Amino acid sequence: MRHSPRKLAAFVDADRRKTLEAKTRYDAGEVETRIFASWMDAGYFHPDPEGAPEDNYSIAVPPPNVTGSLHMGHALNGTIQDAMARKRRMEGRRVKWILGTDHAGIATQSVVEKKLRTEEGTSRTDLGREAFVERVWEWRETYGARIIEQFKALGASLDYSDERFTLDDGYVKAVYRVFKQLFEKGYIYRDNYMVNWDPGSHSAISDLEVENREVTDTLYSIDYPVEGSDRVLTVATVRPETMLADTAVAVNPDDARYRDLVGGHCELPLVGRRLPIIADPYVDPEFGTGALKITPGHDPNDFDLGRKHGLEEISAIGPDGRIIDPAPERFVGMEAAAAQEAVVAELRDLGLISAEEAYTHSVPFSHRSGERIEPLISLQWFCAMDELAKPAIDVVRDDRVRIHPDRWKKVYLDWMEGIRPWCVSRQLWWGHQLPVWYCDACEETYVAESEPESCGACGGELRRDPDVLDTWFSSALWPFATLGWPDDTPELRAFYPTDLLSTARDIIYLWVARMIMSGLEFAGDVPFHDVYIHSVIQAPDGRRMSKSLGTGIDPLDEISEHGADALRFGLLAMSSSQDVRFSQAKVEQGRDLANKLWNASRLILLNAGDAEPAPAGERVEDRWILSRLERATETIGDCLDGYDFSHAALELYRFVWSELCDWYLEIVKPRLYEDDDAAAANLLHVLERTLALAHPIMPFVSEEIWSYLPDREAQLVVSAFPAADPERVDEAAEEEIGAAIELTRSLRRWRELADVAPGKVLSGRAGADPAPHPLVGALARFEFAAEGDTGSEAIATVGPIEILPSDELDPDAVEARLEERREKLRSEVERGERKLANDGFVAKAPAEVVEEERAKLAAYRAELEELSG
RNA sequence: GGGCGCGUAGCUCAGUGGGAGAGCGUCCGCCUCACACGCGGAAGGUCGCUGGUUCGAAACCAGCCGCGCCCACCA
Repeated sequence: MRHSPRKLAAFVDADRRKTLEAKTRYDAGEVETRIFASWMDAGYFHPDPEGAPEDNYSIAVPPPNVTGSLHMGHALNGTIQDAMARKRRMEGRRVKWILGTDHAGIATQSVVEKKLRTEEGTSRTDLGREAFVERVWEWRETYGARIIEQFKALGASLDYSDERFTLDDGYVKAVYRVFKQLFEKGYIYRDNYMVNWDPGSHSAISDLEVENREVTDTLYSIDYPVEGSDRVLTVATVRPETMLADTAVAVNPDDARYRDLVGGHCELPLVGRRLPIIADPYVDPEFGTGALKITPGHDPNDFDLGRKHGLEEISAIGPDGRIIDPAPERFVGMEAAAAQEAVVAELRDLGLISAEEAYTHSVPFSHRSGERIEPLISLQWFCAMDELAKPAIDVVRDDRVRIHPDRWKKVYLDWMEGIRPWCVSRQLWWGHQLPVWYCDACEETYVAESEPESCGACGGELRRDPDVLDTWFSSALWPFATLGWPDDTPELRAFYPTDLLSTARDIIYLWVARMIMSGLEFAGDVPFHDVYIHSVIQAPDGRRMSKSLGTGIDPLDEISEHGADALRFGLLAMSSSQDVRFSQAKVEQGRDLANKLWNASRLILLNAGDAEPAPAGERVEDRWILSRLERATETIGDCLDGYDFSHAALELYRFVWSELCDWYLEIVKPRLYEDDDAAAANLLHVLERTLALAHPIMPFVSEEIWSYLPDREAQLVVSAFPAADPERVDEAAEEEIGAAIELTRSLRRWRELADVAPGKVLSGRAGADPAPHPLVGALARFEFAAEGDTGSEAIATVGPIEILPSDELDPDAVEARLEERREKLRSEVERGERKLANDGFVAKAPAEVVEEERAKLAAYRAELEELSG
């Protein structure tokens, strides 16, 4: 800096001044670790549990899996929640952002099993249950905290001093209490029912953990001989091996082809079983032959049909995917795929396969293991959902729980209204083992929160159910179990219901819906007032971001390269709709903004002298920036409150970059150099407010700069977020400076087009009315002729300014510039005339619009007149 | 089969009834004493297609085309 420095600012000591002078670039890496440590040391993120919920603010973080590490979705959601938590904290609420992790049953068990297999060549069955679970706990101790450290790198203001885990003692207590109460209400029951069997994890899974994929199979047509006739019923199937468990053939009751056969029987080839021929409207007579083989043991639809018609349920395929006993002995023990080949071969030999064709259809696969689901009948625990769903539907319907964006409300309601029983038992070892004991002697069942001594009925020995609960059963209790429920804790009283749940759309059913149901049933209130469904960040090419596709981008790489503030800004700025592509450019924009703030602050702080921050509207430009700051304050505050994060971020950028730096700093700089205290005070005030506005989005850089400001009572993280105050808008100042900015732009453009050499000053004469603002001269590098100079003829006008002839102007360039302007004016005049000649427009458009159009036309005509004359 | 989202400048996206915008990229000019992660200027778009409503449509309505996602029991 070449201008002579002012006296040392009272609030910047010599060392810090050197830092400011030396660092022309903001160094995020150095700042972020230091600042985060200062927040942690001060304990700002742990609120005492005081007061009523409405005075507090709480968010329960969607608990990451202990297998997890931070991915882009976590980074976005973490940023969103943190922005809200920080804003509310700055508004004076006691903010608790509840931290914890999820044991993630199948996912974690799979990871540890894989580790055992690859590193030790052993398996969970080798170890046995107790030892295996011990190993999973060890694994969790080693790797479970990784993602929490990563949240810190992002700047997340979670309550790190109070971390929960879904398998902690207190949490387990909550899970057992809920299970027992649901059992006692009769909602939880045990039943032999069709389930989605996942051969990969050797467990039943819920409907929601199934994903359908398009698969091309062979569709076999098989002839079943009709008893007492030489006719056959031809049925079609992509899984011929399931015929071994067929117990009927169904046709449509209105199907004339088969009406006479209904009530009769046909013979199941290879097995010899007599199959009743039944009629049901479910059968589509248009599809295939109109005859449908019914396999209640291995097809969900057939299962329903079977129960409806009281058909026999036969299982021919076991949980290990092999053919089992009731099937003919020669098939028993075969893998299903091998059995399929064998069955087809035998049928072919018998001449019973009448057609084979390729058939593409959707097939269920396990979301977790990726293996094809084997539908089979199994003895499992279920939870009836209808009664639980009713109040959960009501609270969303009447907005006691608001879902944003609101289109997800319909998605939620549609699903809830068609809700089906939930299979809650899993044949795993890692999780909450069912609190269920059986007496083998008298077949009594006990559900209890702690293990009963012996059978109350016969005194016999009890055997605990080996299954564990679906991981989502415990997740469903997250907002209150983390606060100490079922005990009546101060935390529960202070922070339940929570305020916000921010999450991804793919777990609206799995998690959000179940939390609402369980919150209402057990904690006596909604679990949260607002649900925000955030964007899904796709890879830059529009594909899914995933490790296996190689399309993943690691948020930690972005943080180490550009800073957490940059990533936070970028993610918020890009997250405008349901799906958005990751934009490296937005992250860089965030990095640039942090740097811009840093450098603007250097300019201000190094030249502010002893000034104290104060909104000193001494000159019109000072009042202008205060007014513009007020607009930004309103917009950013409203956007954040309305969960419109991309506009909040982009508005911050626009205000800081365009208005504060490009215009106000350039305007006020000369005064700053001349030790103008009013200018310095105003700048400090604007800077202070701007940092506070930025803090929820970019907490690190704002906190760092804040530390250089005078008279701070506290760190920014616990200082006030600016409240909007429409009184601070100054329309007159906005108009005056707005006009000066427009004029400056026109002059700069004119210079450029008229080919005025850089560094040369253009000169001209100011018209009297309206007089150009004095600032224009400096901003546009334009020199106004002396008062008395009326001698030369103007060669052009730019607004109220007459350009005078000068050696600096290339005459050809000037003429080209003038002709371009005339051309523009002619088209504008033509457009205005055409519009005003339209009677419909003049008659029906609002008077103001018509008047505006007339005024514009008049102005364009006048300028054209002048330039042509 | 039903539903949702998206289709606007080379790229990523704003813009919900009155003259097409931003960031990045490109081109021109600048190391101007906060910042080259910078400053000034410019070029660049029949707003997916076809109809309709309206004085006026990128925006509202209908239909189509394309991309993505969700739900659904047609063997």
